Amino acid sequence: MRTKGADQLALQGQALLHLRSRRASSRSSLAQSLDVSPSTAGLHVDQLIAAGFLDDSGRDQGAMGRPKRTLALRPDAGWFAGVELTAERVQAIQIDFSGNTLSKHLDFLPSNPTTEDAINTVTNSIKTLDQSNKSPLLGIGIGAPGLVDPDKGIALDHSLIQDWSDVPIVDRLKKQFDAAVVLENNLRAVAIAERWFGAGKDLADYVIIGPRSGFGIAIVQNGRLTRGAHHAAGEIGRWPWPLNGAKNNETLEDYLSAPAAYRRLAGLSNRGRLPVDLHTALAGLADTTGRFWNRLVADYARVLGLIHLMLDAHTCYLHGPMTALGPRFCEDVLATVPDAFPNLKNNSIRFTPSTLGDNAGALGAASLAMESWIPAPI
Amino acid sequence: MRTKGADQLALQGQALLHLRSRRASSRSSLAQSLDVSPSTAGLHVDQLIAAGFLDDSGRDQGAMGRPKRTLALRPDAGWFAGVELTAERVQAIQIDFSGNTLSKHLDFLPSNPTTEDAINTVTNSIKTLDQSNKSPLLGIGIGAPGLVDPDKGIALDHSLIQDWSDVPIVDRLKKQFDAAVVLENNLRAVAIAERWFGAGKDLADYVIIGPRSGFGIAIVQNGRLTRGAHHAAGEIGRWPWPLNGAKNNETLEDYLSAPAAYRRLAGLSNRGRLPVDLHTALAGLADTTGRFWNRLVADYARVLGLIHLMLDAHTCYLHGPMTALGPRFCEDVLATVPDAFPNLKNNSIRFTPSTLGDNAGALGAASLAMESWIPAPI
DNA sequence: AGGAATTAATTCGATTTCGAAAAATGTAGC
DNA sequence: GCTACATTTTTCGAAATCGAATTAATTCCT
Repeated sequence: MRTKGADQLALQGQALLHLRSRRASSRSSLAQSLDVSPSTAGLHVDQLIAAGFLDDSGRDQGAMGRPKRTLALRPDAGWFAGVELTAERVQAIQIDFSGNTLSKHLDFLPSNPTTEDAINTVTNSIKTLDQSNKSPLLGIGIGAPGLVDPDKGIALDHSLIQDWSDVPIVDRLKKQFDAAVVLENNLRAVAIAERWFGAGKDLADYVIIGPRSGFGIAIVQNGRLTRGAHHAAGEIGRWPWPLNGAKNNETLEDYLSAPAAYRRLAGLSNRGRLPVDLHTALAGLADTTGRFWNRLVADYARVLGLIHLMLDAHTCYLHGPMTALGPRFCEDVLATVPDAFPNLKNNSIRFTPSTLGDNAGALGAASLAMESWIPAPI
Repeated sequence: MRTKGADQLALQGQALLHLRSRRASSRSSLAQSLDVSPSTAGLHVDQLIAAGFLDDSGRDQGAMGRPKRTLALRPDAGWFAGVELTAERVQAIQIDFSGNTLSKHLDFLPSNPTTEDAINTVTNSIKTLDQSNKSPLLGIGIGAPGLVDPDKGIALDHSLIQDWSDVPIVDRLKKQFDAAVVLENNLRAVAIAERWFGAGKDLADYVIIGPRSGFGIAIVQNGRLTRGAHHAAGEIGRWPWPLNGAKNNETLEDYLSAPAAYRRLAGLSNRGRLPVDLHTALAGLADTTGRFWNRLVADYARVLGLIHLMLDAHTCYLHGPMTALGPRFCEDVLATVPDAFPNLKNNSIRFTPSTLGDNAGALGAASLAMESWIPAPI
């Protein structure tokens, strides 16, 4: 056969993406979803089966009529690597062709890490994932902290890794691995994980609130990530705090980041010593009541209300260590919103801890690799 | 010829849109821009010429080679109506097929208007525009205040017009006119006007700040309007103000709307009498200096900084009566941003009065009609 | 003036997609 | 078992698009 055109391959990629998200699908329902004729859908499905990506052995008998030949992705067709890099650690995940998690890997960076430390650890973690699999590596997704330029594949800036500035991380990894490499900001990668594996599956407009050592949000509007003109959308951790009359250049993340929240709940000072495992430490404070808890909740309620009025998201998902505080935290925050926003009907606001765990960033990075992959020309 | 398929007509519509935005274009450059082959582009251009929408008589000789046959829209092929409705008045504009303004019309609503008042005035204003033209009316765009559902063509809610709730304004107008009707929120229509006729021509990420009797922003990200999950994105006029510790449920629009700004600059109380022509009155205060001016500027700077960190827009455009304060207002606001955001490099923020005048809403509504129009099947 | 170089537009056979009809594969009722 | 019906899948001629080659229109160079 002649080499196939780019359009056809993109269509086949779309078909595979659709099959990953929907339970059971057939040639006819695929045709409807992708807005192509039944004949075209059938043709491409046959090609994907011949290429080993799909299996149509399943049957789905509806109420009447000829049963569907249900299409299933063949998990062994290949796998994707997802890596989330932060200044502290590297989390890697391996998902198979149908999106199931195969294995995970966790590595820690040395304190005050250099750019080479970071890249080497990322490289090694992918190699570790590779050892456990026979099928081919199809793509690598990287979630990196700070500002990133996904189009150019360059990590632009992050203060907590030495010399982490204009790092051409995609090119560096392409030299090491025979696979496509995609890059995204780690919190925005979480937003993609929420789309594929979380509760935000069918949402077009949602927000990820991801307090960690800093405080940022990832915004999805019209089903697409909002990046902004300089890749810096969602950097509200740099809002002054309190919003009117901040002292000493203090910002929102000095009050609402995960370490700050821990110190406030534990009654420690700004310089108070942090526990090694912030997640567990916060979990220990989950059932707190009293002044400290209420003040933190009130601050979060204020931010949530401001975000809601600005963006009108369907749901805001809380991610990261703060989820250790349990669902009560989000419930209390929601209940407190009307205190600061009296004229706001809070029944349209949703704020809930993500059901995805600590791997959301790595999982999202892998999802991005999965999203951007298309079959190779024959 | 057989009736043409929807895809072809959409492609021809896209071609016309592209020709409206670019100066001179040829079959070959159109093929590149629309990502189709030269032969397909040529075919459709020929059809559009035959249908009377295009003219290829122009020539454009480059440095070398065969000269381009430049394509120009035929202004007489039809026209679009754009209407901006507010609780006070109805502004209508007529643009020809190539996007040039042909005529304008202004009508005032009675005080405390009803929904029927509003719809009748809109209808009459379009009929008035119609009288001055021989070519066919191709589409109508409506910019309506408050929440609107563009997909269903329903104006959902606005407090300043009696019974303005779930108004099926698109259906109402379709019964009166033989043309397609599109609906959008009026401030979001302004954002579209900025794309077609303003400085934001090539921007994918920008924000319209439109203080009027209320205070809202229109957000464009990835080249698309951000509407939110309930059509309520950008409603930051309902932010409490001051942001921490607002008294008496006061909101941002109580301080930063156009009437509020006038009162503050003029040293009047919250109930101070408003001038009939707010625009002119504000223009008279343009060269003010002193405490009142500085406080207003500081408040705007705070809002601008918060928007900037959240959305990372390339540019924020000021629209509406506040532009009467002149470019100095925006300049002063920009210069004041670092006072509240010390760690923010203000060289990446842009804030400038729109070059579009008072008709921006109507012009944007007409642009929306223009954007959504496609040739009729043959 | 004439030929080489350059860019635009068109031609035409091959490829891809469409769309309606036909075939396939089941259930429901008698 | 047989017929009617419902639904999915495949078939096949028509329509649309592509892509490489050809033709067209101009400038540059000698």
